[in-house]
Amino acid sequence: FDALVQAAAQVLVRDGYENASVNDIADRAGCSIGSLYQYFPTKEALIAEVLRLHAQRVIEAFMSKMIAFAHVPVREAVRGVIGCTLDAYALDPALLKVIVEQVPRTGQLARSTELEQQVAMMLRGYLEFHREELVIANIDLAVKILVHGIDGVATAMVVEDPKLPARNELADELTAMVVRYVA
Amino acid sequence: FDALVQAAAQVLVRDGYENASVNDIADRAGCSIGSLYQYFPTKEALIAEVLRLHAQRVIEAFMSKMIAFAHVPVREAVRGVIGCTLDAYALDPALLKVIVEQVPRTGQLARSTELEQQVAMMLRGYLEFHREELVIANIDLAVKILVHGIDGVATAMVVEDPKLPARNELADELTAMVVRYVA
Amino acid sequence: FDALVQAAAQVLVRDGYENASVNDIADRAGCSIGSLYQYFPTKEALIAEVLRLHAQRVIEAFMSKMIAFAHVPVREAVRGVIGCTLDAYALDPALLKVIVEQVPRTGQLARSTELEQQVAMMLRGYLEFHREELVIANIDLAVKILVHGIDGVATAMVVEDPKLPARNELADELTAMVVRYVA
Amino acid sequence: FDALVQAAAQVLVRDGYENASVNDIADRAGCSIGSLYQYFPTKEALIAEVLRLHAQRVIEAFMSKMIAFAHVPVREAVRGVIGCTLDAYALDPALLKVIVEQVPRTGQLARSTELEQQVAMMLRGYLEFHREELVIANIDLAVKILVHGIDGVATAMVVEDPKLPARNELADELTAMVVRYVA
DNA sequence: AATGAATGAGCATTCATTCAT
DNA sequence: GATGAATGAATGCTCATTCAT
Repeated sequence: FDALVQAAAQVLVRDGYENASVNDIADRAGCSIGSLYQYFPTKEALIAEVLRLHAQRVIEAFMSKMIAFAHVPVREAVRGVIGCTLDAYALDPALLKVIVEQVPRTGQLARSTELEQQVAMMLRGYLEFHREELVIANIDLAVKILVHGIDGVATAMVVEDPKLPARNELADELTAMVVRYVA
Repeated sequence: FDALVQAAAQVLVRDGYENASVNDIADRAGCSIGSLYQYFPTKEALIAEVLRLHAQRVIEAFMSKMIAFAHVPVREAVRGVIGCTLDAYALDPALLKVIVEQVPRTGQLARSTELEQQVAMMLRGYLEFHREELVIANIDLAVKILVHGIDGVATAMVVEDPKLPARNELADELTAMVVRYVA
Repeated sequence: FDALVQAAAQVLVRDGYENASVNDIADRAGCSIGSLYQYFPTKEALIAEVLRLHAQRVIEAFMSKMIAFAHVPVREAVRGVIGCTLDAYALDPALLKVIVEQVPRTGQLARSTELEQQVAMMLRGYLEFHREELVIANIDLAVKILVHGIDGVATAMVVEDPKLPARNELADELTAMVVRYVA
Repeated sequence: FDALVQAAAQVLVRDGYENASVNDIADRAGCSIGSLYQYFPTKEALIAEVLRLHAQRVIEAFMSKMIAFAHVPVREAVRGVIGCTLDAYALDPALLKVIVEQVPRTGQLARSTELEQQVAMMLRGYLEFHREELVIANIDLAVKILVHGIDGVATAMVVEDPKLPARNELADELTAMVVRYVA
């Protein structure tokens, strides 16, 4: 039930993870606690769905703009991907903040690495394709560094200020770093 | 007192944040629950002390090797600082993992930014001092990118594999990125 | 719901205020502690309901016999009212004893003055209506003296011996005092 | 240790019975909790001593003015005794209020009936001595009524307003009631 | 005699989950 | 399918009391 997932996300943002109770979520979704348990076996499963949906949206937002950069000069491609990343992370900053700061990454809530993996695969493909023009020795390691490095920066920035004020400047600077690194 | 903080850290690692109860912690520390509450007003305060102590150790481990790199070629300095960072993050990987993955960053447990801030200050000083030789436009932004980027990579690596296998290779690669970025 | 209030009253009488635990009350009411907290937000609120119900019963017992004495010679009226008072106080002597002796009159448990106030109003009305025949100078003061005086005597008697043995003799003597005082 | 009893009384007044802890009392008395337990076996015994001392002071204040009324016209004697009673009850109104409203009358804290008994004895003696002039049928009952009635009024008045404003008027009115009753 | 850290039984309260209706 | 009252294990925390120093 989408209403439940939506309500769960709202309550999560409003009350934080520890204070978000399934009763509150059911109330806000306008259904009974019994109904909630017909759609989700446990609270964890419900929250996991919130995380999954958020991750999916981020991935979709990211992927939808991705195709364009396949055959484009490196600098432009990098700049494009980084811009996409920042925009995707800023999709629902309040929810991202709660997820990052409060939701325990255990059990079903273990951090989804789907985005990282997909991006990593794309990135590896890209780097391998342009291997000749680039100066990267260990491609796997470079991929990890880029993925986690950019994730670290983007997450910190969005959590620090959800409106992501200097978005373009940040993208430019990140682009500079990446381009100098790989090119 | 220290026994309690130590026991809290152990129970945190063993049982995770949500399953760590004050009674378990007191048991493991070999003292009564009453004694625990003579030293810490709340469970949150105790866990906060665990975090504080861990942060302090990381900072100390980091800072103790820092002085050496003040007047040294850029590449060596960067390599040194990054090596220090990785070692500091790998001081207590299991605890770092629990803290990162499970401890909610709310109230007294809000993430300590002390390390980030100190490193940021040092870094800004260093960059400003070598401004002539470097190609950084916006120093503040570069500092943020470097601090959060390296934190993101280091945290992800330690959490992924506590033994940090490719430590030297990783440091080399990170060094390459940073040096090419700033120099 | 009523079962909980009833159980609370019983446990109160059986164990005293300080030893009455909400778990015992829930047990005795034949329901779980969780259910108790669905009806009462705190232990205090539950005990307050016990007090409220007892006060209500006393007031009802008192009031139900009151109408008869409006237009009756003073002696008979006084005798009637005092008899009612003693009977009302003796409704649940064991509970009255616990309430008087053990329940702290703080917060939500602050002594209900409803009975005193209602009786005081009635009494003042009666005295003012018969002002000509009576010898009272300060009616307000007389009302206070009568209300608190009779309350003091009735409470002490019921607490001393719940069966209130010399009930009629006591009523007669109190009547004598009151009649001589006001008439 | 008088300091302890005094401190207990102060903490009782300041924090109420339920919030008064032995540690607070020891602190305020300027001694350790260990020393407190060298003078009093339990908290209950300490509070009991506070009650005993307060009762003793009330009795002393009452008795010290009592001798004068032995051979004096009834009205004057009654007026004198009632005045003494009101003054005695108003000795430490704040403490009286806490004792009446919050201290449970169980175990060692069971209400001291010493004052009541002494006054009752004196009163019975007086009434029996003047039996000829009086109109009391059942002296024992009259004594109870007078003692508990006046106690009820005096307690209520002091608790209601510790400064006992209309003290003289109240004494006059109570005197009127008693004199008309017995004479 | 004095200390106060240590004790731990016991309490009120929460909340994810169940199941009879 | 939907309901929501009922459940009860589990928790953080208090405070009178003890006893080694």
